[in-house]
Amino acid sequence: MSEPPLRADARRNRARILAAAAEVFDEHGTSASTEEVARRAGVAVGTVFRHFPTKNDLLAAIMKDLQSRLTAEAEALAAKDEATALFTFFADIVEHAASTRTVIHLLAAAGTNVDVDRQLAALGETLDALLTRARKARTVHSEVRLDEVIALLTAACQGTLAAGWTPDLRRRTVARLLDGLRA
Amino acid sequence: MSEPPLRADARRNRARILAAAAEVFDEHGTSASTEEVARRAGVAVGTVFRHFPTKNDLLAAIMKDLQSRLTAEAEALAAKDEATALFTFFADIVEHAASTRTVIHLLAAAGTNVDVDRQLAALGETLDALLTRARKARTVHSEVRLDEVIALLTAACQGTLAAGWTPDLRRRTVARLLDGLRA
DNA sequence: CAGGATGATGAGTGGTGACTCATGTTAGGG
DNA sequence: CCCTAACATGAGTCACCACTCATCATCCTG
Repeated sequence: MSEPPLRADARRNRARILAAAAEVFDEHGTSASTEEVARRAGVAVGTVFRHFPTKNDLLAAIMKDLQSRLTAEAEALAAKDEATALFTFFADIVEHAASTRTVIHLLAAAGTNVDVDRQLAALGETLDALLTRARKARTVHSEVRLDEVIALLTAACQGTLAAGWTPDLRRRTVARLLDGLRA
Repeated sequence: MSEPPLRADARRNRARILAAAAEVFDEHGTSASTEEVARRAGVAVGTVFRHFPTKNDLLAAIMKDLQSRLTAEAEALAAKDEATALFTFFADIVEHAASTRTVIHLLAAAGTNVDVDRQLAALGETLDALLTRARKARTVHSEVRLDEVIALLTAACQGTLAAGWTPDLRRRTVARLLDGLRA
């Protein structure tokens, strides 16, 4: 099950590759080449493929990291104010998506990628928790279901990046969207 | 300005290519290969490139067609019921997008493609007309602006395809979305 | 600090897709 | 019916990209 520990240089390179990949994919989308990731990490292509056998494995690793950060943020928000956490979290993710294409890939790749599906399920649970609390606080429309929230979130993230919304338009649009969810 | 008329066989092939391209791009998205379009049209690749010098030119031709059909539909709806035409049109386009990826490309390619931008502007005018009528009928929230409507529409279309919403989820999600727009 | 194991390298492979062009084919005016 | 301009053909070019592997470098353990 557990692999022998990595050599010091290998551990360093793995970290560099992950950091470089996060940057590159955020800037150019997931279609950016592995070569570009290697260049940014100051490493040869072969090294990237030694650590991540396929490009998809590299993506999955980044997604996992992103998902952890998002879950942590959701819990912090819920601790502050249960009634509005769902709405704040929603708006935050969209803001996040505006600058990092990786979020969109995480949300959009449902069904196309086993690894990503697992991350999505985890994010779904996080949203479910926020939705339940919002329902108890009666701040959300009583008939709104989890899949609708995820659908709207995906849609907003897709839109903000694909159509290049301005910050102002993004905020107004998300406000309209959340209006549809409120009690 | 005006080119000499096409030969009979050239006219026939042009029509076949357009029909095949519409099918192929709807099924596999705009990343489908020109070779696939040629195969489906029963024509050699060279012929496709003779009629449409770049793949983008081919896409633009299809978009123009799509945009005309959508505009016609919008006017038909407005003639029936000015108060609800905006909402019905919105839902119709999303339903359309669920089966034909071309709609998404039309909406999403804003800013990336001059030809497509012209089609989008035309569609924007159509939506503006519907929005104005809905405002007069007071069926839409008074502060909703055109760019928000376009943004929400883009988002819904992106979402329905990218995330593979079921028909049921699609209808519920669009309903929530329209709730945010109503007076 | 020697030597084997682990890791890094980057030219190479195979595959795909947009676009070209020399060659062959046809429409349709005279 | 013939001839030529317009058109069709499809193998070939070029560029890109995911992924491999023989060779070389580095770590680290005894």
